[in-house]
Amino acid sequence: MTRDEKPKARLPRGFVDRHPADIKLADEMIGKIKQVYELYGFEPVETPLIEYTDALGKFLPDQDRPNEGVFSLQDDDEQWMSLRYDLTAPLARYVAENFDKLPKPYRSYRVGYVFRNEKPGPGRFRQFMQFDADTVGAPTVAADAEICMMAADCMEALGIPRGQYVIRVNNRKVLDGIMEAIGIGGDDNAGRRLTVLRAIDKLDKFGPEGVRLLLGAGRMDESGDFTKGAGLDEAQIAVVIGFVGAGSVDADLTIANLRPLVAASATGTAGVDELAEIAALVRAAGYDDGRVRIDPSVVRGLEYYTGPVYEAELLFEAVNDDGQKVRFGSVGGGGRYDGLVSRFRGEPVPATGFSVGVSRLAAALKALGKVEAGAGYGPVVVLVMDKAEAARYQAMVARLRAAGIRAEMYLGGSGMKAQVKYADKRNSPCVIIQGSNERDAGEVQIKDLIEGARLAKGISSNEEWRESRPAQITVPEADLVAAVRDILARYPGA
RNA sequence: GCACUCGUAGCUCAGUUGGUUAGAGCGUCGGAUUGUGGCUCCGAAGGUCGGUGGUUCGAGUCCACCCGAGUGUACCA
Repeated sequence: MTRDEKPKARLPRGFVDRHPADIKLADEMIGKIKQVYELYGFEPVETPLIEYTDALGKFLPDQDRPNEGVFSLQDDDEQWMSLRYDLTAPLARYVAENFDKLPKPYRSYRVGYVFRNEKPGPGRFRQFMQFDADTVGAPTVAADAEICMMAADCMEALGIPRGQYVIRVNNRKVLDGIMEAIGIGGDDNAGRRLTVLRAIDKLDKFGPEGVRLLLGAGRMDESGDFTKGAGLDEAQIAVVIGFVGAGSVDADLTIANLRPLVAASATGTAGVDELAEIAALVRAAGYDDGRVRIDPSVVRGLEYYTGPVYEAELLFEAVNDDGQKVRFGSVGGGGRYDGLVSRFRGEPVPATGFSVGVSRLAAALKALGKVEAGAGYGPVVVLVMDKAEAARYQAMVARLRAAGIRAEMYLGGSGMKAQVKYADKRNSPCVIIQGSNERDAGEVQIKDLIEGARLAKGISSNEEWRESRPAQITVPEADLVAAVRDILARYPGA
């Protein structure tokens, strides 16, 4: 098969290019989150994008092939490697590999891209950025409580006002207890429990009625596609629905509601005890004012969590480009994963952590108007009026740069009009003009493009526009730097 | 994966019951303006009508299959 056609310049599905404004926003967000994590005593570590697939634990069950959800490739020695799909599994590998060197508990944070090979959707990409903090080797729920409070601090550091977000906390042991209570504990009901958990997880999407359908016979979606339910009977459904609705703004009340529901289950009771302990720690620190809340409907990650689970949710709605209301929902989450490091080692290694979805949060912050969308000003552009004088223009650029002013000489091949347009597109604050007239007089002209654009609104005739040369000054060449500095001073950030 | 909807210029879209050479607006580039962003005017570039096959004297239009996209749903470590 030959490839005589030109390749199409196109982005792979589910991936995005980032523009200067996006990069600036993400960098600022990362800086703010980093400050919070460091304030709490976490330290950075970086692991590669690729791990051996078995270290990630993503081989298909009973097969010698990686899970389809991860991007995988085979090394020249036939070993399977995969792009990381989260930052937790690589951390577990890192900790297990460096166990003796690391202080325990080990408090670490990591930021970077992760990859998921699944169908992209609005706000869902195959490459996105996460920013995690984890505590490894801390068995008590004090570590979990701390991470919840730190998550709340992150939200506020990012400019999300108190009351417009909530960190919701639940415990997998309580969920397990409920399963036991309705008689679907035990190995032979594992599949059914999964269906029930998934149904609970859909509460914010479908509401209580939708969950009720999914717990029973099943649910038909808008396109007519049918989702098979868990097949619970009315009594079982009532217990689950009651459990999901047991949450209250008052943590004591929530816990009192939960206790009788799992009274018959030792696991469930242990889970409620843990929630009570977290609630007490949260209250002692003053975070029980709506920032951190016990909520039985949080399910979160169906596989490796073993205890407390948490989710950061945005509570406000925004309007997207098409005028539709959008709820951002979950922008981060985490929980306790006591089994993940011990997978590599004989001994148990408790761990808990939290992950911020930077990419999704960035979209939310834009909608909230918390960040300006612009990419800022461009450099000062020195126009090339006379190609033979390039050295002279380059010398001006050097003077500006030596003074700490971002500047460049126009390097294209077009005429003056195109050069000014170029500077305009770069959002340059001003351009430097020196033709033969100015050169002979030992002068330069400086055109303030921002002020010029403002003045242009009052000019309608082409002659006037050209003759008046709005916002343009002439200064001795020796005063170039000082004059540019004066103009830049008018525009903060230029 | 399943279901529904949709593919015409870079973007948004027209295109008559199937009928000559497939159009418009916006954007891009050039000119009017030897050396000035905007406005205005003039001009140009840009399309295998998603692909393949079929029906027909004739297909952007009708049919089949394929590919791609969007939305919902499933999965989501």
